[in-house]
Amino acid sequence: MAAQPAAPAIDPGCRVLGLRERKKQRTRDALVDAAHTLFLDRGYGDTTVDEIAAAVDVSQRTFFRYFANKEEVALAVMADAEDFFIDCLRGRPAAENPLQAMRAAITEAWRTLGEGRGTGPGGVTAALELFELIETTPTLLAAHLRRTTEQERVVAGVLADREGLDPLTDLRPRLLAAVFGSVVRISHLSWSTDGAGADAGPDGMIELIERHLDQLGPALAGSWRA
Amino acid sequence: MAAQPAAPAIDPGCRVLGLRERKKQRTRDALVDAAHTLFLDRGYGDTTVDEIAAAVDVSQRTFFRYFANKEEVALAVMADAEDFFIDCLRGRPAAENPLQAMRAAITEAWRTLGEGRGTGPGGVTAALELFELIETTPTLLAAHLRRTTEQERVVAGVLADREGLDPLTDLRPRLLAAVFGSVVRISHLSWSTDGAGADAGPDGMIELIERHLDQLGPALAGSWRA
DNA sequence: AACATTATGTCAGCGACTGACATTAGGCAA
DNA sequence: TTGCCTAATGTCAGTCGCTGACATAATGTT
Repeated sequence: MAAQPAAPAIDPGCRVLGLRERKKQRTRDALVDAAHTLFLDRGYGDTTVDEIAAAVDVSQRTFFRYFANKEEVALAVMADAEDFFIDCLRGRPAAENPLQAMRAAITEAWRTLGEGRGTGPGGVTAALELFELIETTPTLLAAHLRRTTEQERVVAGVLADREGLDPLTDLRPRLLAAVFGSVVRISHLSWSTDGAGADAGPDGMIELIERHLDQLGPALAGSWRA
Repeated sequence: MAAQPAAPAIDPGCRVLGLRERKKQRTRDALVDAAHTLFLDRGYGDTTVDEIAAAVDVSQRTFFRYFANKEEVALAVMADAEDFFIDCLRGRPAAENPLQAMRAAITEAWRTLGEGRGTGPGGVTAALELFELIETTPTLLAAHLRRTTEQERVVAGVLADREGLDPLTDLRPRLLAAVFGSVVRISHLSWSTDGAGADAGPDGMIELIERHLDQLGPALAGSWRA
């Protein structure tokens, strides 16, 4: 408890990952990749878990040891991206106010994720296809919204931490998290359905989010007749 | 095609509903009721569709002719309430600005729904139990969020209509609808989890929503340090 | 009373998911 | 290397949500 269990002179942890872990990571990635391809090809509902598993040469049972359900494999990359956003948010300097920090964090996240992998899995073009798939697949949309909502709770916690507030007493953290979540979702929608005059890169996404954030005030203002 | 098919002198439509329709309505209500009871008793996941159908003495196949899936029967009353809210919103005078209209509509909806049926199905106590069930059941929460999101699109359309805007060009209708949806959802959460200092009646719910709406400005404000 | 319509029941089947148990393979020590 | 422990995988059987196809019964109409 006091000290770490005696470690060999050459820390085995320095070998980034054991063969076992690396193999697991590989099959997991392969599953996500195969699923992604199949879903985009013949649609989510018309793709069976057996087919995904077969594509990676793995039993169905193994698939369900990696993913709790069929939706999870489809939303895996989204989930990772959201986790990354939260990391970015945690890293923002305390000097920024809440809204500034959120804005900066999401810009940072999109910029980073967009770097180097414009195409290919996890890339921006793949993201666009994924958004459309989610939006047009009721089951996926439902699961995605749930995930998003869970993340908002985490975000609210981070915000409350930054400001030294009790998230149960003060309503602002949860509210800002939820409102920001809505803005991001609507932006994703605009990005995938109508081009909305934005270019297809991460910069286009960032611009869209900024545009929507800028409209928050006007939308909540008393009258819309300018 | 040009005129309605010749109708008897005494309009048959005046008989509110034929025997057939009444019967259908009764079994539908019975299914919702039985499902509600079973879900609250042994939980959503541990209740099978067969059990619900059996409780109403109907085949499983018939159940699925009334509801597309297991979630739908659980969320039926919520769906009706949301539809009613939209009706209220449509009925608000054009003089009110968008936010005012939304505020007034939801107050009106809760007041009306709360009248007369404090207990019993569709009543306020039942609503509280339902909120908790939804919030603690991942599958239900996902389905509920999806429903809610669909409704937001409708609400945005109504708002755009009121103001004579194109909902594709102007971002404000969708934004306000989404933000309002978030406020309502968070209020529901507060209402069911922590009492949040509100009483259990519809008035308590209304008060909670008002409190959250009042905090929207502060939450979006630059600094939270007052 | 005969007919058209529509709700319901029955049956067979697919696909998502789970628990239990056997088997294999990676990590580690003697 | 050998052998053991543990963790990953495969196999199997079974439950449950859900659907299409067809038969039957109830209802409404002429």
